[in-house]
Amino acid sequence: MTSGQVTAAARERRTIALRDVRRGLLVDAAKTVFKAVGLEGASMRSIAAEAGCSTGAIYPYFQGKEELYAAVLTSTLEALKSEVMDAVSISPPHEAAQAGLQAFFDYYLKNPDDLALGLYLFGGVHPTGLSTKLNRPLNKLLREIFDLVESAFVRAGETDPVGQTASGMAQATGLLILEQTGRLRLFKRDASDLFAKHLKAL
Amino acid sequence: MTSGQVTAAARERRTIALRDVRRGLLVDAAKTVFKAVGLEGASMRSIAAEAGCSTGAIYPYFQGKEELYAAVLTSTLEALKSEVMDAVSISPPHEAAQAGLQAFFDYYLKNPDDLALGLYLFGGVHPTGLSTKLNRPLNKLLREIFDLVESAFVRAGETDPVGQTASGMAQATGLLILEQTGRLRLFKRDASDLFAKHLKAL
Amino acid sequence: MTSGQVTAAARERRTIALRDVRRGLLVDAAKTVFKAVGLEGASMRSIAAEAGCSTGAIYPYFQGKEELYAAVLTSTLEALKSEVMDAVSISPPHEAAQAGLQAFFDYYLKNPDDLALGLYLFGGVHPTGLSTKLNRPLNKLLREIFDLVESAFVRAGETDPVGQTASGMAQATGLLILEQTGRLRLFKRDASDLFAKHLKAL
Amino acid sequence: MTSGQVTAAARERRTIALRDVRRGLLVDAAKTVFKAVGLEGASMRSIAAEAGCSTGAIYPYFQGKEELYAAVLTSTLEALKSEVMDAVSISPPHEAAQAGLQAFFDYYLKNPDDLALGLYLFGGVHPTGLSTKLNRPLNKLLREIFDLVESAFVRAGETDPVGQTASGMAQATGLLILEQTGRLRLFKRDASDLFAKHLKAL
DNA sequence: GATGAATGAGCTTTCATTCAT
DNA sequence: TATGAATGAAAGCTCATTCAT
Repeated sequence: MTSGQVTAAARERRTIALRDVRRGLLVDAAKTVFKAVGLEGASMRSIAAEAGCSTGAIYPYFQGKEELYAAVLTSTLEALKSEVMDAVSISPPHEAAQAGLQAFFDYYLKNPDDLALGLYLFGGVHPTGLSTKLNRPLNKLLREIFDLVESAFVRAGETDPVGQTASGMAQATGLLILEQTGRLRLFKRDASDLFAKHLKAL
Repeated sequence: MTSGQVTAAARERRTIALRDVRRGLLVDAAKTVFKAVGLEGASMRSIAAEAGCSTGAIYPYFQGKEELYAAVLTSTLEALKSEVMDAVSISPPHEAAQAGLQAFFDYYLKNPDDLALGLYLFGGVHPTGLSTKLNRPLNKLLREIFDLVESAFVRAGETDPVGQTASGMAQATGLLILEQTGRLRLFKRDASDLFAKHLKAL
Repeated sequence: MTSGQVTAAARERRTIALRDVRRGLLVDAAKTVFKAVGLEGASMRSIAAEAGCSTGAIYPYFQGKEELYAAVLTSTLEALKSEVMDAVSISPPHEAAQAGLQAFFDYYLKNPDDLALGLYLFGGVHPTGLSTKLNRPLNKLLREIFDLVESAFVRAGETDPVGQTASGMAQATGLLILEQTGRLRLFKRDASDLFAKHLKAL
Repeated sequence: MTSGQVTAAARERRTIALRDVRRGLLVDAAKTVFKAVGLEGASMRSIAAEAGCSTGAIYPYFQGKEELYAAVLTSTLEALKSEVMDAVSISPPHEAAQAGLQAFFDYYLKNPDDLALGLYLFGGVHPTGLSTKLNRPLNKLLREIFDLVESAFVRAGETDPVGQTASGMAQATGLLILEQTGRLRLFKRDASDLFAKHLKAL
């Protein structure tokens, strides 16, 4: 039976939980707006509107637009990681690595905006100061995703697991970009088919 | 012997030549600024400053920022095409295709900003109206570059020349992007080595 | 006795009241500037300066210059309507209509810039899209002013109340414009005298 | 028989004639553009384009936009004067004045843009310095037009010829403006009918 | 914490006009 | 005189961010 007292600890837990919920709502809103109009096209006002709050209400949760962008990216990478994790665990051992790469490819095929979003880091302006602090956790997350595939290759006894992983990721990334920029149409080829070929050749 | 008369035709030639020079100067200035601060970060003011003229002086030559961007992109693609053309022509027949792919890869390795620049088409917002008109000639140019490699594969008797070209381009693109976004460092692998491996496996 | 609580409703009332005050200040500032330098000569910057705020501060209240202009016009038409209303109500029945027309004439005689302002609708370019939306409420207001005079003519048993009203308004408008453009000086005649004559002849 | 010599006088005549032709072409072009997009909407570039010459080529003939505008106005007033002159001369004496007023009304009914153009003087910005110099010859021309009607009234033995003329012009102007601003539609009345009534009542 | 008004610098673009050719 | 490139100031408007309430 509880004491009926609200302990300080309980209150803090509640506060933190609420914070996380509100942060999550903002990240979702930002993701929606970023996907719709791009990183530079998204104004804090429009993100706030999407989230159903005022502009000023964003700043207690995020220092600014860039931090919001980092949070969005983190969220998409976590979704990606979860899919890759499923893929490499469920499959029979020697096919796990391929399934992992396929999961990586499929995720971005289904969520093309997520890839575009991820590349702002690359194509966009580089106010390097902030971006570095922002980049570290993203790289960590990505490293974890790569590791999932890499260790599958290791378990499968592959001679160059690192190279195979890197090469597969590169092929996926390249195909997806060519596809989404409409360059692959120049070949009248399908990204999925070409990626399947790549995997078979491994 | 000349008559000493300035003919109308001569004057027009001079005018056109001057126009082209000035256009070229503006394209160079824009390229510099775009590379330094990105497409959205570049202001017409800063491009004008780089070119040593006033903002208003840009508009007789380019309708706006997007047209300037298209001109920059065209110029880099033409440089790329020229390098690929050299590669596929000089090499002995059965190695020409590989040399073409290598030239493609090397160009962007040496000019990393050019790749970033090309991907704004992808990452940015797409005010599709203008972008379509802008995209067509760029696609044509790119198609010509792809063709150079493709026909080398054809001459070499390759069974799937289109697929080989697409796959090679994708691998190059993917590796370069992973490299330039610092993702490849996570593998402690070198883009050039990985690309060499890909070519060898063809 | 009040509870000392600030209710949500009370706060909202206050917010709305403040909004209206600020809107009003902006309309006044805009009217001042429009009268001084004309519609096209007035810059948002100068209006903001007159209102004692920054340019950006205007936009939460008015979508742009045209909306600001519409608000100014509405405000002058409301002032005009109020004067005409007084005139037609106070006078003895059979003179009410004439008093209404006289009030119309006098208003613009005393506020010549208001007439000029109203005619931008006529002389300027018509980016009809917005202007239509802007025009409707203005026409409604004007129609109400006309109605005041018209029904006075009806009450007075006039045979052609609509024609009399239209004719009187046209005479007033024409005289005021000729006066204000300095064309009436060519006749060495006074607008007021001529209008008095017109009324007498009714 | 001519001497075959080109005399200095003849050459000068030719030069002046050419000048006038070119001036006339520019005035026509300006009128077209002013009517299409308004005074402020018309750029010197667009006027030059309409006239088939370069921007710089306007300035030897006109000091600037305002002078060009004055020339356009002069040209329309001359056309108006010519029509009024025809009207007052052809008609039988006692109807001449009314015909003159009718001609004034009809001219602007057929050329609504000309009225709008004339009112920029009124509604527009007033850089009074230049406008005064510009205004004098226009007033002179207008005075001549008024005189045509006025003397017809005199010849007809009218007791107040000046007042009748002024009143008729005012009625015409007022009706035309109410018509063209769409205000007359509020009365569901036709400008022509109302003006006919006014003339009959004279 | 939330609000939303305010800032003020920033943007792209247009303009009348000048002037070397 | 004609050209048309260039100027440079201005325009309307938007933005991320701050801050009094």
